[in-house]
Amino acid sequence: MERKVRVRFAPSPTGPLHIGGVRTALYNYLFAKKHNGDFLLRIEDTDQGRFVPGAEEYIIKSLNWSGIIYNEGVGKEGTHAPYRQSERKEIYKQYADFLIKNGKAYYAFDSSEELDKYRKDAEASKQTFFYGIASRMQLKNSLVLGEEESLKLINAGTPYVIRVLIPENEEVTVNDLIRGAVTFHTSQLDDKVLFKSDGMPTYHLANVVDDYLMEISHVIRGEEWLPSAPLHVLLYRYLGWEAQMPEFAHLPLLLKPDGKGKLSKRDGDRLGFPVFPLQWTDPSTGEISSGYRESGYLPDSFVNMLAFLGWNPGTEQEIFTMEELVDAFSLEHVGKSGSKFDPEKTKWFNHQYIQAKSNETLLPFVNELLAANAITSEPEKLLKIIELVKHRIYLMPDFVPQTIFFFNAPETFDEKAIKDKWKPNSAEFVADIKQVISNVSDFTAEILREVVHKHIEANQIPMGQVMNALRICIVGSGMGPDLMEILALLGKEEVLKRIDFALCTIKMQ
RNA sequence: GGCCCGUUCGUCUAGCUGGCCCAGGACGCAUGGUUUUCAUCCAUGAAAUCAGGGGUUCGAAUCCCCUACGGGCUACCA
Repeated sequence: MERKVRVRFAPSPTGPLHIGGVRTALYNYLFAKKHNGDFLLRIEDTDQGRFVPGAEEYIIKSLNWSGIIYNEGVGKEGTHAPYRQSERKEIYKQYADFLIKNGKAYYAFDSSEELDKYRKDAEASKQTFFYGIASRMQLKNSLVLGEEESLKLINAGTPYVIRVLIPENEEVTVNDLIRGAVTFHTSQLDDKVLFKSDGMPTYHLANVVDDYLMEISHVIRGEEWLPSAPLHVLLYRYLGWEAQMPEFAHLPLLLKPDGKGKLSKRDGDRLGFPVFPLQWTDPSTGEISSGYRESGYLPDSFVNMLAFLGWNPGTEQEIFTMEELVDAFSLEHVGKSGSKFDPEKTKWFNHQYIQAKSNETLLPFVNELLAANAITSEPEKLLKIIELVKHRIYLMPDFVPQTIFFFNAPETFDEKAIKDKWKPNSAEFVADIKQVISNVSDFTAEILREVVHKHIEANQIPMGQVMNALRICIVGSGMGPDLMEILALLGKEEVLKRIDFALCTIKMQ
């Protein structure tokens, strides 16, 4: 069967896209690219009540940042436009009507209040209300009212919905690319609403119609859709599209790092890691949720990490570029069980990526970070500093504490460092070193190293102690890269100044 | 409650057609080494009786059944 691969990511703009959604988009993208197919973005905004301003824009921005680029869809109108379901409103009604005409759907007039009451009553007696085979003949719909009566009600302006007529006593099998054949009995399916009283289709109808019209070949979506997959299969059948029905793949869910349940927005706040690709400000409450980008993750590391949540290449390679992911991706290697999200490993991925980046690539980011701390620097110097510290960085903002002492002289000195490393004769050692250093004219790391080592050897003083003490004076604490490199970068004048300041300040502390 | 899906180190997972697995890799953790410090890096190690119990088989993490546990769905939400 030579069918062109066309997949879609179809979020609804009810809020920011969380990482589970990004992963779904990613798998769709990888699958499409792998098979030289199309990847489309469709916005499923059929629920007007839940529409959140800015969400659609956020989704698009997030995908762009992640490098998950769709080649057809909202904002990139192709041959199947429009791609926003609210703009395709007129399309759906005719299919609902078609189903009614063919006896596969019917009008229902029960109000939400009435249905709520049925549900409550059922719950009270520990049962579940089910609009379907067993109950539909006792309810208010065209099945019991008859066509004539129903049309009269509709013409009189009575609100109505259209529901599918689930067939009795049948088995419906969904062939899932990840789970194999999954069979449902129609007695377990209810007569889902296909068309709402506000004139909009529900997900089920819109989804099937659009996937058919847009010639989607594979539906790759979250596992939460598996229970409604038989309904979708039935719909393809009823609409006469069974031959064009896409293949299904239901992805396992992303779970909370601790405890149980699927990952939610709350977990991020609670455990201190972002659940959204980009920072998001809730338009109604003003509440801000952190994003991977703003927290200092690189997009390719973010994508690499996401790819590995539920998929593996079957080899021991873990670091993949997007191109390599495309090449290695296959649905067969997607796991069946949900994955707990691991913030620690996410950091590790980022660390790997930062180390692999060239200093030039990192430069603009570091520049921006430092600018936010009122520091400006010549690129040449900054490039050297980046080279010195980048292997110590896990998140981009780490660059600030790791580089700030190159620009700002310490004003205070880390108490713990002094307690551990500052000995009674440290001041004397440092003063001697200062003397030695001040005579160096070619202030490079190599020369300094040579001179200092020579001095230490000649005077038989403990190297560790001297270096530690000097570091405290220069950096203000016991951390940082090679001291001689730091000295060279700071320059003689600054170094001598810092030593003088440290010597009199530490004495007073 | 009903239906469906799942269950290998703390976590992500390899293991797909049974023997090469008294289970491999990675994160994290521990120890040691490198280093003038903190990190990095390197090495080593602890860590899963393959959810439990029954089968099938010469042989099962791998096949079958049951149980337990976890998850999803059960809206005029997607």
